[in-house]
Amino acid sequence: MIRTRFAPSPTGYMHIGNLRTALYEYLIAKHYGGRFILRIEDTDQNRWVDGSVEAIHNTLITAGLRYDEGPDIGGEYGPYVQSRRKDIYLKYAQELVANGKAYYCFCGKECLDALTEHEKYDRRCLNLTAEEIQAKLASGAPYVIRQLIPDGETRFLDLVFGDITINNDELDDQVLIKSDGLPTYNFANVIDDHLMEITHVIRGNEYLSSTPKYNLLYDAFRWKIPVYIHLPLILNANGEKMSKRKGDASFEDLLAQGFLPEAVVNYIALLGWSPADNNEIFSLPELIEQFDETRLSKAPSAFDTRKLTWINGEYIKKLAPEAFQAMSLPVLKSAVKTPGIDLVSVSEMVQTRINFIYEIPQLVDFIDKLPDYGAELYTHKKMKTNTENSLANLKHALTVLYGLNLWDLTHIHDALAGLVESLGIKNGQMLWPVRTALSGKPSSPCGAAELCALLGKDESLKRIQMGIALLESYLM
RNA sequence: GGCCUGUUGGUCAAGUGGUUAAGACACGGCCCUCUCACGGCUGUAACAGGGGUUCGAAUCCCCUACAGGUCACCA
Repeated sequence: MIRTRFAPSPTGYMHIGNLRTALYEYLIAKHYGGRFILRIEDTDQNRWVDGSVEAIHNTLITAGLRYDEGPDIGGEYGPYVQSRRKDIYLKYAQELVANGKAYYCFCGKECLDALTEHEKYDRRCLNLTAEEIQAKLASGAPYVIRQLIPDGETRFLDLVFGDITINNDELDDQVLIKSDGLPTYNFANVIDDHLMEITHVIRGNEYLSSTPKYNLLYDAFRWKIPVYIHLPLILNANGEKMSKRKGDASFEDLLAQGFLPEAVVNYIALLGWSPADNNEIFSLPELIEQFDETRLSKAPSAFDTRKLTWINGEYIKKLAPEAFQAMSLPVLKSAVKTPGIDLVSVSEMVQTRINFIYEIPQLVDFIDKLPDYGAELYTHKKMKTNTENSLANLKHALTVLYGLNLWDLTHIHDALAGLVESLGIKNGQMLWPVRTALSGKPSSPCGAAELCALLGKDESLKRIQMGIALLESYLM
């Protein structure tokens, strides 16, 4: 059974890189029928931000990444918050001390400060006798527990980056238990991953260099080393690491900007991973099915809002009409106050024309109020229209539409088509002026006949008359 | 600075010794069309640089450059 875990610290900000890490952890677990676990790493009390556990929960759920075990839902490997596991870690550190693989260190700030910048700890406390240690412990002197790093080299295999070997000289005797009694991140991480039977450790590339430290710990305990999968970074559009400080968007920010959660998840799945075929639009179940950890890439990738925007548009377009209405109707209701407008059909018109829901109002603003527009709008080279023939054709349209008793799309359409035929003109020469008079805009979400049907007979005729008046005064 | 890692069009990316070096976004053009979109077709554009190895290198090796990560009682 594959078990993966998402282990954020509660610092209050879920950036896109974190979310993608969680996504991949979720996908790998689910692809193989395994379990996805949420664990909060709060061994640094100073960095705790209130409410961040809720924020993490909400983000994961909104993104569709339902975890199987976690702080709020429990599980058989709990607790899932490290501060509540405090007692566990000390015991394991002491076990290492008893085996000669770790030692107490009483060095305070002053003796550590004596070390120059890139110098390793000089192991002076390793020489303490058992009596000296007992005495210091009994006196209540603050201490840490350090792991004694053996000579030699440490080698590990990462599924993405391959075989990596480093010389143990590079490593300091790492602190396992801090003087406040809490474990360091690295130590707690190894203990918990082991105890929670995590099989695949999936995390950001920034942990690649510290992986040997983890393995040295697994070795000291003679525990099975998990499969490592390190993920390349996600950069912002300037090629820099994303951060809140630089104004880069978090998942929540993106949702606030109008991106759909499914679209964001879909997009970030593609940042650092590619499917075997050329498809790019995936639902979460499809991602679960197709995700393959061997197709992860090593190179960092830049977050491209334009592509996300395209994906968002794709999601909007493929929404069933009813699902789209659930989003569009509330917006339309507040954007269109004119009574009697068929908002469901407006919703349909607008669906293929937007990438964001918030773009709807500007597309339909002409319904309530005909915008002020200039006569030059009637001149369109490709439609072969100018102010003169527009005026003439508008007059014809007015007459025919005025006489139309049945005001529905079919009849309006037929009436205008008949007019085009009897006048022997091109479609656009009739339809462009009518469309223009009705919308007052260079573009509209539908054509002339649909606009007539939408606005109703009275309003349509009124707007055509206004167009005629505008052109007459312009040509005078 | 030491160590580790990375580098295919503007962006995401396929590619694992022989390809006309895919595809997507963006951008341009054409078609469809009463506008704008949608849809369809199409164009511009890439193997960081230099040495090897090989009949043959984007793919293997070395050097250089650039970028990132890491060297905490942070995670």
